[in-house]
Amino acid sequence: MESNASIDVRPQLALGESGGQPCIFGARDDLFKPGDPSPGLFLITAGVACRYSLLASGRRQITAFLLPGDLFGARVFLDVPFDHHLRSISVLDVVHLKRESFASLGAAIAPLRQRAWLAAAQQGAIAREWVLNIGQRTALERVAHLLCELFTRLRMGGLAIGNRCMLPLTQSDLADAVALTPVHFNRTLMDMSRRDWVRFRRGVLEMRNLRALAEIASFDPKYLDVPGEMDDPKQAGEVVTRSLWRYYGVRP
Amino acid sequence: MESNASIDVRPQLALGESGGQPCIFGARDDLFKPGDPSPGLFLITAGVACRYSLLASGRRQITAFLLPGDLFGARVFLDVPFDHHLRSISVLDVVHLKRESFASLGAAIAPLRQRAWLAAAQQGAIAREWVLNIGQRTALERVAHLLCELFTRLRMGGLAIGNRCMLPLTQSDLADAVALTPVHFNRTLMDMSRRDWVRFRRGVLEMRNLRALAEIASFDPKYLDVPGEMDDPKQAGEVVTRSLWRYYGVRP
DNA sequence: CGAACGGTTGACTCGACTCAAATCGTGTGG
DNA sequence: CCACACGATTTGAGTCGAGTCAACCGTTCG
Repeated sequence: MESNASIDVRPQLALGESGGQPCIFGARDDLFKPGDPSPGLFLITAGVACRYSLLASGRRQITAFLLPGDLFGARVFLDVPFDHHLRSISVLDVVHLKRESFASLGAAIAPLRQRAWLAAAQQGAIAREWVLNIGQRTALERVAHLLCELFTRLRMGGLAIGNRCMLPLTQSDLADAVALTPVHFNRTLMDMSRRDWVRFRRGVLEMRNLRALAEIASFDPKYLDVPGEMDDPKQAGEVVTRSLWRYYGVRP
Repeated sequence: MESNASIDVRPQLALGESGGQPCIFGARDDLFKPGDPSPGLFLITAGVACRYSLLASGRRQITAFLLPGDLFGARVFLDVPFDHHLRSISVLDVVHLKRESFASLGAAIAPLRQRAWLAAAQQGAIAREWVLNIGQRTALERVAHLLCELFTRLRMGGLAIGNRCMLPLTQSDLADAVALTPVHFNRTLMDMSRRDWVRFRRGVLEMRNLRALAEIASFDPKYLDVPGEMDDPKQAGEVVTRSLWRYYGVRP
């Protein structure tokens, strides 16, 4: 079969070298809403964003969290507008490659396009896992599974320090992702805290008993494995640095 | 931006001309299970398949239905094994393009690869919609939404006749897709039947009040729109013919 | 005929939701 | 510096939608 060797696995570099523009969005800012065309590719370098949909009842479902290292906007290649909202949760640093600049890149967009499909494939796998999670698991299992996923993804990106990571989300955000009310999410989290499995305070997640959490959630990280997702250590370090700087408000 | 004009929008032809092999699977046959590598690309020409996952508790969640015209197996391009089960529900006619034959195709796989990403993108959008559906809607809304989706997808593929379509699924299959127990799914379907909104008997779905169903489910088909998904009428006709022949057991 | 499976219905249970209120933390204006 | 406002979190009490368990019906098929 055809080799994947030609795929550039370092989107940071690829987007930067291809003329991507670093830019910043404020917290809780709707970047796109349904009907908006995608203006290009975005790579998150620091912060957290989400995809969400609203129902007439006013209820919100978050359908994806986008973390540092994640790529979004692949719809630009399909000429299909967004069918959901895309919003920053924390302050968000991205690198933006405008669709207008695609033409001038010529054949050089091929690896970027490939990289975007890869990201879309991983996000599709995560969405299917969320269907399973929300559909079949109890509140305790659901919350444990989400925390395992987020922690694992952040760790894969080099964003965990030991069993802790920055996670600038509110309990309401997390509740909307696992389809629980904030009240019941809190009860569930309290339950897990009392068992000393996790601690989640002021945007810092501490996985105090990852084994127990993964066990109860039947968390199997295989669905997160997409080759080419890992960045090289130097890159990852850069992301960590920027993230910490952003989250703490201090340049370390 | 780069034009999509070079993308082959007729996978039937593309797969056939590229040396795809027509083949048939029996009903309720597991084609792949977690850990299996993808042996290539598949296009469904007749019948229904699904993706599903099992939990230790024995509960099953269907995460996708694959209908005639749908493409699967794009993982072959990622070198990532399946993380879920893929199973035929009815008898399934597919065209299979083996991964071994990719090399000999040279640059000719490019449009196929593109087509596979497109299909994956649509399936990702559907998965996100299912997260919303299962997470936030009541049983009645959920069932209505699923039926609207399936009917719309079949109609887009030319597989509906008026307000009816063949849908060779059991209530248990549908229940596993919307994360309801078969018992409660049945109650819900009975409720909708009594209102004369749908009729679903022996694999035939009749949407007797599509407006009411779409209304209660807040069904908006935009998420199904992916350019290049529509086949030309001749192709669609061929699919219809084969599907009917298969479902009815008669060559019309 | 009888087994097996899908579908239908009833009675009861329970997990998560709703409504409501109290607490905590942080930022802000006086 | 303190008083206050606001958002986020925490807890209590009562309700309800969907699950569970169980029985029964109707077809199909060996």
